[in-house]
Amino acid sequence: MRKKNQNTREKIIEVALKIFAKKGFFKTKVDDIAKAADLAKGTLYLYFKDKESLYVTTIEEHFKNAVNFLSEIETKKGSTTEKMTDIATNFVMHMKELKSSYPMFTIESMNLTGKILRNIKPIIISKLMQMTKIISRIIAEGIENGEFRDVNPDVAAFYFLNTIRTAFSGDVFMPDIGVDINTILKLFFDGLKKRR
Amino acid sequence: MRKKNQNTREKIIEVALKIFAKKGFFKTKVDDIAKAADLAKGTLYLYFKDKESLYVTTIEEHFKNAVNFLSEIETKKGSTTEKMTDIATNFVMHMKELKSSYPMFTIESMNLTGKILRNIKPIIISKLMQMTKIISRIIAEGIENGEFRDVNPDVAAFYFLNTIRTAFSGDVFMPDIGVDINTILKLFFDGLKKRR
Amino acid sequence: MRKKNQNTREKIIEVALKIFAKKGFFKTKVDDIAKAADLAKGTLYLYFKDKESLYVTTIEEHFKNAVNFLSEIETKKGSTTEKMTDIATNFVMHMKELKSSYPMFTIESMNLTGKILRNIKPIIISKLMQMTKIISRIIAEGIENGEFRDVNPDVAAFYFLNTIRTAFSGDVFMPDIGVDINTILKLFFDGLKKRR
Amino acid sequence: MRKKNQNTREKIIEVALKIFAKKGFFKTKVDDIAKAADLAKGTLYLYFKDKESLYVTTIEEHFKNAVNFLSEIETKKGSTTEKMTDIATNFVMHMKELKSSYPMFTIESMNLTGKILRNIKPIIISKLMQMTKIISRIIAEGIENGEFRDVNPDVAAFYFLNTIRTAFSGDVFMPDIGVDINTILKLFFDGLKKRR
DNA sequence: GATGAATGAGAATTCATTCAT
DNA sequence: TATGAATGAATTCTCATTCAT
Repeated sequence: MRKKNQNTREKIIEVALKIFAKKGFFKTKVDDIAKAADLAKGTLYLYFKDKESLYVTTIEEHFKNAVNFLSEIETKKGSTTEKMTDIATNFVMHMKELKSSYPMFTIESMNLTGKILRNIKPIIISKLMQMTKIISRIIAEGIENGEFRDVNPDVAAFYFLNTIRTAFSGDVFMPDIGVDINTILKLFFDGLKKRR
Repeated sequence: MRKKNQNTREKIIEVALKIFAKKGFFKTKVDDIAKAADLAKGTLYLYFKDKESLYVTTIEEHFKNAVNFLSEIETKKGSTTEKMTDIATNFVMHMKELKSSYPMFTIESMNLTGKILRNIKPIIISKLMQMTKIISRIIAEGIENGEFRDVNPDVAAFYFLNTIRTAFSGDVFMPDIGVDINTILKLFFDGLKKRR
Repeated sequence: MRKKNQNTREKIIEVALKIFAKKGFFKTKVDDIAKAADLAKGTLYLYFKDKESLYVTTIEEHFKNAVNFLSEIETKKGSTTEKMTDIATNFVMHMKELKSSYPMFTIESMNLTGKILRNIKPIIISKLMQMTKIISRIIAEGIENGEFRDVNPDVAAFYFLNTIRTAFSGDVFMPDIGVDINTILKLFFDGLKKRR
Repeated sequence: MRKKNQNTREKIIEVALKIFAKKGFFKTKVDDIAKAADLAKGTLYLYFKDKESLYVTTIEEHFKNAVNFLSEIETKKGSTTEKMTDIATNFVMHMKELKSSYPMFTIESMNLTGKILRNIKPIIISKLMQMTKIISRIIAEGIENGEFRDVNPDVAAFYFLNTIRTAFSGDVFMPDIGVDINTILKLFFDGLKKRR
């Protein structure tokens, strides 16, 4: 499928990401995407087998970007805490742009039945695992250099991703509470309990 | 609508909750619910105006149960940490039974457009706020009695709910990582950072 | 079917006439009639085989009343013109009460297909014929006594019924034009053309 | 909605007119129209928002034709009586082709409740008013040139339209009586009463 | 490659009718 | 007789997908 006009293909994915993120898989009509991409409906089918396949590609691309970003951060200088703060800030920013925590939320709609999400599940799991693993390495580094306690770095990494999501969804859905990324990160790093 | 045979009504809600939780709003067919409840399709419409209204009722009932449970815990004896552990354990258990973090996840599909979710959003927000507030009082109690640090109890409560969800979704979707509720709770209570 | 509780039966017909007249056959729900008659839906089916049969009975009753009224007028004293004015005035009054020219209008929805109206057609035709015939005799009387021109009395009678309907529908649907029964009757009696 | 293939659109309207006229709004199934137009059901929805909207369009088109025809007649040469006879003859002919006095009859099903006919009512009233007004001008002309008596031309025009309908419905529904357009027109022009 | 009109399977909803109580 | 909960056939409408141009 990676043929034909590469620009058109990218345009479709770009536009599809926004719309899928905003409206979800079912409420998004193929025609919505076609119109937003300034193409005829039929044209999408020259680039993607069907709606589901477009959805999957869209998610894959999005995760690819996230993984790339994480890899970059990993190799940067700075304290581990700084790196993680960087990641969190950046991810929340992206979610706000997209007005959706889209791919992360997707993980939980994954237990949907039907052909569609049966195919997506392994893809998302694998991508999420990649992300988790990079963050896990960062955390392991933090444990080694004495910044962090000696915890299971994989679990902490997964929890970290959900912490980021919490910051986003709190901000968007419960603005009255005053959730923001720094407050949440402080809870993540320092914990709720008083230290003796 | 609260008329006719109350048992039938309850049966429908019970069955609908399971199916909606499993398949989501769109993949769930009215007929699926009817069949599972051993009723004709048309019967559902004697009790609920439409599919959406059944969905909303289902979510409301579910939240009502959650709020009731929290209220019970709030008045129990025991340390604040124990209460919160109780809550987390119980919620994860329920999610596993349902094979879905359903109501919590719903908050994020809320930015869907369309009449349907426009109506649901305020309902969920309000229910989630109720839950947050109860937990917030518990946390405030913990701050007062010196168990917890002096944090914004509302934010901590919201974060706590998401922490619970993390435990569930990690267990279900990324079993290889070894996420479990106790590990996650330890991170929540103690934080990632080393104490000096 | 003329058994069971005669009062209940009559109550149903009375109520059904009003609702059918107002909303037509299709928009009228069996439940509307049941509720208006203060009965359970199922009860109607003890008195009438089905909705259609209730409809037919309703129309028959209505025509029966009309025919009775015409017969009464026929035997009264007075000029033929007076009798006809009486009829017109009375019919328009009834139509306004009912807010519908119901049975007369029905004649034209009669070419509807389907089991329902296949059965009704001959009934209405026959009832309408009865009405036409009575009026025809009145007109024949008028011809004989020199009040009216020597026209086909059947045709004039049928035209007269439609003239009455015109007065009603003009009044109701085009009030700005100023149609009223007397103006229309004058046209009916005197014609449009100038007399030489 | 006036886009896509204009021929298809016209085909649908043409076919829909016939079927709606024959069976009425409720007995007409969308699928009937689709099949008669040799199209798939879904195709109709590319051209019309819903069944009701197709119905309204159909009626509008039909009235438009009638108004056009009247306008043509209005400007023709000839006595006023001739013009009106022309109109009557032509309209009856069309009704017979359609086997329905459809649009005129519609005015009386207008007191139906429900969204559907609420929308149609003003449209029909307005179209019927247009027709009435043209005929009214013709009649006024007849009054001026001494052919007609000095009557309210609007009322006479409305009555004239109903006179035409009478000729049609008498012919179709009560063939035994011997109603025909010329007999009825003679009654309309000369009136029932003997002239002294 | 691109188009967009046409398709038709699939879903929600309605409501006349039945029947156990 | 009377009830009204339950039924399910029938109908409208949607939209992913196809295909002739």
